[in-house]
Amino acid sequence: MDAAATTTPPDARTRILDAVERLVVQKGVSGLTLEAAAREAKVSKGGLLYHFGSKEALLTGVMQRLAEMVTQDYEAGVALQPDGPGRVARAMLAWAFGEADCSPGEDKHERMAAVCLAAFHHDPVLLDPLRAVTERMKADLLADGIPHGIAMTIQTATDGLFMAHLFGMYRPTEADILALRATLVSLLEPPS
Amino acid sequence: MDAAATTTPPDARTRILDAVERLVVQKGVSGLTLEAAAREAKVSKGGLLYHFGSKEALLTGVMQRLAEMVTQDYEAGVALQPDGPGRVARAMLAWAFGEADCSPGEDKHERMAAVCLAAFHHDPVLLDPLRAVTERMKADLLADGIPHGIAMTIQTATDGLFMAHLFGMYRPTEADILALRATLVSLLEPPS
DNA sequence: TCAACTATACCGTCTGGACGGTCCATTCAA
DNA sequence: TTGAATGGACCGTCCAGACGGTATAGTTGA
Repeated sequence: MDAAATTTPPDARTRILDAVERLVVQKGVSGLTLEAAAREAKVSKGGLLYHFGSKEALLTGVMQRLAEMVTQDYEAGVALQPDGPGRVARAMLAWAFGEADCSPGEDKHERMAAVCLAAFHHDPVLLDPLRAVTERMKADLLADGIPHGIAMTIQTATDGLFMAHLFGMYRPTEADILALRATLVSLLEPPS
Repeated sequence: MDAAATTTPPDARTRILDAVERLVVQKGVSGLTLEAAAREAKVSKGGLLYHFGSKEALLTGVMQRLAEMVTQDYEAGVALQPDGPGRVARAMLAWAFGEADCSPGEDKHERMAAVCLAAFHHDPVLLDPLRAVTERMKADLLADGIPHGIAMTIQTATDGLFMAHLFGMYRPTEADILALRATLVSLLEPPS
């Protein structure tokens, strides 16, 4: 099955979805056209439209897969943390700062960002699957046994870090990130 | 001169820029076409192109004006805060949470978000003027006499709050916002 | 002072190209 | 042989930008 997993090319659906992500990362939102996606996926335009009947269906597919991936990452991340108050918060920090054990790697963040922008541009409703995941994470965080304000700080700070990366508004240095992380972690620890 | 300022309609350039913002807020990024902008500004398409030779020039104009506005708001906000460590941080919090004295009002945030998305979609480079402002603000914040990690927390948390609003990923409740604000403020105050 | 000329501001039509989506022909595996 | 999977030509729409025209104000020169 190793052979099946590595040597056989992924099925067309997957190839197309991958192609869309690659395309959006490289060429930006406006670089995503049906023809370009088909070319990138090594499928004809007709072939692509066989699997995804419209551009919207294509983006829906991408977003759905993304939401599933995020959910899995999130659950795996939480499972890695020891039980007790702040478990969810620690998992989110580990994810946001790309810690070794559950880091998604730089490009996963990048793909997420690009795909979200593309979907949002076409129709904000397409973000709904991801919205659902995010809202669940927020609810978990608020029920995490830590003060409300600290939960919100962790949530918004990690979001902000993501946004900085998304738009490249300012480039946090390594030192910036370490300092931020230390502060956020300390918010979870002090026995006061 | 009061009459001149209020009764005479704003010049065409300003009218066009305003129209673009309104359009993007109402119809989304893809609703911004030259024709639509001209219609909204009550100018012919030719007239619009007289003032802004291309769509890119139009977006550049919008972003430049936005960057100037943000700069002014920022400087005014800092001026309102008493001197001493954390001055810039307090100003940023006041701005982000829309405090009475220097609040930009809900729609200014909305216009900013929409315009940024539109510009980013056309060409990420168009965000450069705003990027410059943001980087200056970050530099000021880091030189604000507060711990590095706390400065970064304030920066990213306010950014994250803005992003939540931008994409509507989760809708922070009034209580969420108050708790967040209290926590961020307390980070600036503790005599340790 | 007035006609000729120029500059500025603006208008509306046209076109070339890109893109989403349809349609039908073709291949191939079961 | 049948239907899933794929190919690719084609069409209608939409939009950015080019272009040529118009009107008004200012300038110049005789």
